[in-house]
Amino acid sequence: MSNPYRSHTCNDLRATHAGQTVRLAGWIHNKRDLGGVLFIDLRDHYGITQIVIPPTAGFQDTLSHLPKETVISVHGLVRPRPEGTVNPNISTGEVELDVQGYDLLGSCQPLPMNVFPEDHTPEETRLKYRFLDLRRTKLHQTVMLRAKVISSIRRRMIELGFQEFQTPILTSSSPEGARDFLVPSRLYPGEFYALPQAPQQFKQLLMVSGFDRYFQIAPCFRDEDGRADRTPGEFYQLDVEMSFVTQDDVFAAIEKLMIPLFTEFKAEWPINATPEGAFVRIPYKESMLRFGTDKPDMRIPFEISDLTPLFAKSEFKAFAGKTVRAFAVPQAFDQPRSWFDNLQEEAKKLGAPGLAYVKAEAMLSPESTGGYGIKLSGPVSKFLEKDPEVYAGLVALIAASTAYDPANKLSYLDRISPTVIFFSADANETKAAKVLGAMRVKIAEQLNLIEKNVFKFAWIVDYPMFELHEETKAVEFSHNPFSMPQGGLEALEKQDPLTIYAYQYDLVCNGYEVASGAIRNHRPEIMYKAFALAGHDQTVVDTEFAGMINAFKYGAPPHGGIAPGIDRIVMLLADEHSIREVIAFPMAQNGRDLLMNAPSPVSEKQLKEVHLTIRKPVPKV
RNA sequence: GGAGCCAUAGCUCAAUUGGUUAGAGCGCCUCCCUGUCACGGAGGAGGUUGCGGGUUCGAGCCCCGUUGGCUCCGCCA
Repeated sequence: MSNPYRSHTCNDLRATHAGQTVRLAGWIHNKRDLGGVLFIDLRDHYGITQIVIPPTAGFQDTLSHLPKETVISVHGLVRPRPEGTVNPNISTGEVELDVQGYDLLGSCQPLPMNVFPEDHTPEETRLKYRFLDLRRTKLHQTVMLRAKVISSIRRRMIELGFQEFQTPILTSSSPEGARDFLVPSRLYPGEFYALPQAPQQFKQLLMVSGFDRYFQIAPCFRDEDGRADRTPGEFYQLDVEMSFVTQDDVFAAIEKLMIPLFTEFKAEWPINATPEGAFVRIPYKESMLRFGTDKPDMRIPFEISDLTPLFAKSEFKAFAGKTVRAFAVPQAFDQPRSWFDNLQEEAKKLGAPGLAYVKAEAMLSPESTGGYGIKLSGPVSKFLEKDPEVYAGLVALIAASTAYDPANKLSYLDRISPTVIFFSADANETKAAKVLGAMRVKIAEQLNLIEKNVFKFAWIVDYPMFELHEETKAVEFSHNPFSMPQGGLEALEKQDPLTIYAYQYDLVCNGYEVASGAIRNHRPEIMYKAFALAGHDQTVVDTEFAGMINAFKYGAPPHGGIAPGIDRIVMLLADEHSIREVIAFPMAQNGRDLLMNAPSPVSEKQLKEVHLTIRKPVPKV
């Protein structure tokens, strides 16, 4: 009846247990052999207990030679630690176990990495021996945090009136979006299932079926390459869909989830929500201008300004007639030349011709305008000084970017602190914006200007419904083809497609896209029209989205939803910068599982069963 | 598909411009030590410098290729 391995966990014993005979089981965390007495820290999931093996015990020498991470079970007498030897760092530190006997439950070979102490270890080793890495306190607790976050999300979603559903894992390939993972069919030679990129169509069908409020912690599969914040292959979404809602209703529901959730796990980090509990909303176009990205990190204290009009007729050929964006960073003023050179290289890697900058500081200029002015220096300063209009524009930018209190009657000169203005110019507006957006983050990281211990959320709204294909110049969907265009059918019929916005939105936090969603297009006639504008006729919709468009013809409610990324939420709450730190068994960046050796070849028999022959790529000569 | 960075003992790192026998800490092994908790002390084993080629009197260091990992671009409706 009693458990053969343990009567208590390694976090149970307190002074009140003194005198009891107990049994503990766990890993040998650390050993201290003092010659006479032997101390072993025994560790399990719950904690650490010090066990003591006296010299009189016949097995002391054997235990002393068991390597770290051996699994043992010990029994003995709980006793208070002698005066002055209490360890306040562990919760069981008032007591120790006087061991009377032990069982060896799992022996341990020489370790490829230390579990304790938690030395820095290359990620390759950590991924290959993930089961050891997961024993270490840091990762063990992150994985526990993830478990608690998911549990909290489930509880909160149910409290908010949502129901959890399952949807198929083996489904059909969808022509839009990322590359699919395919699963060959045994019963239907030459046909394939696809793993879902998201349960998108299923959750919409659940709304058509009248279920009203759906959620699921859903695995999503996309055959795309990894990044620091994106796993290759698979990830988890909190998939959400609601009927009879507007965009505002979806926002309100998610705000009611996210703010309490983030507060539960990081109470000490402020969240930039209104007193009513709403996140700021930023239109997509505005975000691209102010931050050069649609996932702005608003912890960075400087923003981008548009200087295009200033240079419209400039003689400075590098800027003239192009989209010119700029930001000022006072903290960069004292950086060495090599630092600026390095930034140039970074900008070039992003496809920019370079990164123009000019140093600016206040000066007394008795000769010219009114006794003060801005002195410019640096590689392009002479081009910028020449044009009075450009010069005035830069002065305005500097004044605006320099922190000062307007009520304080400081002189103009005092308000201007030395600063550096960085420029990006490109004939392509998007490219000019994106390059400077990337440099904004890079510079803020390098100069340590990103505000710490804070969550800055924003809704990015009003995504364009359509955009021009870069090469063909054809109109195509810019995001989700299932989104409802703002203005409905009338907008599609009368407006220039490129001016139509979609009810499509992202939630961003600290520079990460944490959720993406839309109010869906549930009206077949609007769907056909939207696809027609993107160059697809009705048969394309009817064949490729047959299940959904068909359902919409039998009474579909207006509906919309969103899908927050679970991995990224945990990443933010764990204050980690690599998504692999919040996943128990992540793949390496190249999509390989170093622990399980996936992907791996399969037998000829297995291939035959699913009617496949392998066509290997021809090696390059 | 492309670019950059990294690879030295089981692990973390060192090794001046290319120059003697490639070092240290942790871990491991042996021994000493009865109150430690990152215990302490003495000694020892452990290396084809990821792999293949090249330059050189001489390569851990320079060059080319390759493998693996990371970061980024493309990709991510």
